Amino acid sequence: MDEAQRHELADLLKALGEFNRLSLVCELCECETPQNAMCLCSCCSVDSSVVSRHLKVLAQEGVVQMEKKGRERVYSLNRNDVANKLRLLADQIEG
Amino acid sequence: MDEAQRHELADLLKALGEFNRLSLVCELCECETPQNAMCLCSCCSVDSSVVSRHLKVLAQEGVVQMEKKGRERVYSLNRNDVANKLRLLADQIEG
DNA sequence: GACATATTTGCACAAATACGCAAATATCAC
DNA sequence: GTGATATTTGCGTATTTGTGCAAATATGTC
Repeated sequence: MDEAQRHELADLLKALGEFNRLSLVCELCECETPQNAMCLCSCCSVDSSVVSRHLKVLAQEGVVQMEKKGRERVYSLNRNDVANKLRLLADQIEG
Repeated sequence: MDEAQRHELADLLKALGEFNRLSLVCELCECETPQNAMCLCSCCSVDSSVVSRHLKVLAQEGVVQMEKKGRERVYSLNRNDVANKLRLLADQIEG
């Protein structure tokens, strides 16, 4: 793994490595359909602006995908992408 | 996954989600035998005190294991533990 | 248009974090 | 013991980060 890939992976892990963000991801895990921020807000007791920022970070790192839906913006997990990246790291670590 | 487990997992991901720490882990990936801090130091251009602190974080999170060896302390990856935790998260995310 | 709802953004602030340097500590070799 | 090597710790600092609040923006309904 070269330096650029390591940087990218570290950014992904950092995005997942914050409690409220991980809680958002776990919440989205349970959802079959994309959810808006207000709904996701319920899983972590922070201001909606904070949720908005966390979701932005997760979107930047490709963890979640955003879709405009009227006045809402609904988010869904990029399940395969994230899972594959985690498994790739797991494989490399296990050697 | 309950709140305590989420906290623990977030801490692990945070430990892995810093570039220099991830570099240390990747360096240890390549090593068959446990390595001391001086050797690991070469993979990330920071002070040895910084490497020491990073290794301490990784040890606290169970990523690496430390063993005293004379005046050195040698570190090795807890390969299976870390890999399994990452795969568990991957599985949950993939649903 | 007015109003409500959903989300983002600007701002300030406190806490966490990564860092380098120097000193302290530990352990080896002599 | 002295000196060399490996590591940790204390301290100061600059940066990042998570947060809440209020204002701004966007889009729906009436």
